[in-house]
Amino acid sequence: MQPATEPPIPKSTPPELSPVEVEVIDLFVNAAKLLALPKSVAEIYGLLFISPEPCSLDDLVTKLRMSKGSGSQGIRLLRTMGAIQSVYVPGSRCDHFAAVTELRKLVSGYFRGQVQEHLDNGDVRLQRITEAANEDSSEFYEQRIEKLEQWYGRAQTLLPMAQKILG
Amino acid sequence: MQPATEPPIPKSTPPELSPVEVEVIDLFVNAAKLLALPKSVAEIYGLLFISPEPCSLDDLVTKLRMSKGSGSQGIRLLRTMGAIQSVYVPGSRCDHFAAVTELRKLVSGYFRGQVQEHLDNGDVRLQRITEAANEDSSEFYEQRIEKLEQWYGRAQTLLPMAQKILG
DNA sequence: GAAATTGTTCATTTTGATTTGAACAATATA
DNA sequence: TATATTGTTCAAATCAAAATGAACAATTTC
Repeated sequence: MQPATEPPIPKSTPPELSPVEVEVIDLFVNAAKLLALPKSVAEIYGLLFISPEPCSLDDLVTKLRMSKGSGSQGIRLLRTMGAIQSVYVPGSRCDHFAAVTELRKLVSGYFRGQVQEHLDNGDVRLQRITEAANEDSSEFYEQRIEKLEQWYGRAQTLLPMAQKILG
Repeated sequence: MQPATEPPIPKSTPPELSPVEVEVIDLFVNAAKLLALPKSVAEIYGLLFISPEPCSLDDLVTKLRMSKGSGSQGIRLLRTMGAIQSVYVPGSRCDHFAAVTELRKLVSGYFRGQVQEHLDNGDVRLQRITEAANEDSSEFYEQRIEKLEQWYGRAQTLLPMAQKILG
């Protein structure tokens, strides 16, 4: 039984996510797996996507029952990827955020944040592989290196094309 | 000092990876991060990619210093994705494998294995979201749902295109 | 049939990424 | 100036995905 000394403290309305919010967030959380992004980031974006009004950091972490630290870091990532933007809310001291929903912006932001770096290293890597193969050269190695260069070229072709289609 | 009872057991040549092998495997391990695939899978594919001769499970796990379990599972995944294929080696009892290097096959295999499922669920998800939104309808929700449908359509357009370009 | 080889499965362990939460800085309010 | 609010940082805890390794089944060789 409850000790009498422990009073029931409802504090304030426990902020439940609505069914729509849950479904939409779930959609983004699943997509995040494919994109190799943290779940918290997907939750934040999902909630913002389906929120008619901009949300503050505090709104987000309260509704999502997430630590302030995760919220802060998630917002930072989403901002650097250009997936959310700050919105001025008159009379409020704290920052508010809204989802960016133009597919082109989302794709190019993700690309810049997560893909670009890997492609940029491509040159350097191919260089290193070529050098290592020179020590110990063979017809076969040359073919494989050519294959890698071919792939690299294809990627360079495809990605700008994707930008166009999505933009 | 060494106890005399412990004899030095060189067993057999400790199989070192050559510099080329290391560089190539490293390339694939890095790419795997982006594709959300396990490191062991990338290691196996990388080694096969740069091996002139087909390798057995035992070859792979020995060279990569990896458990037999990981090797077995990695091979299974790569096979179901169509990224490697069995090769008959006369006189050998065990299976041997070689990397498939046609970009088109690799992409469509990855796609079937890792992406398709998410897209297929798209319909169902959109349905559920729409239903949840009907409980609690608004202009804003309708706009958002339309946006999701738009994205879904774009994905359906882009992906077959990618296949073409890469094939 | 016994022993060796090959490969799979799966309960446990490990690893590395993510999340937490408390300390802190910065700013606004009173 | 003291207090409250807002947001960041980072060491430590947590957690899920991946790797291990031992047990097992299925072959094959002797």
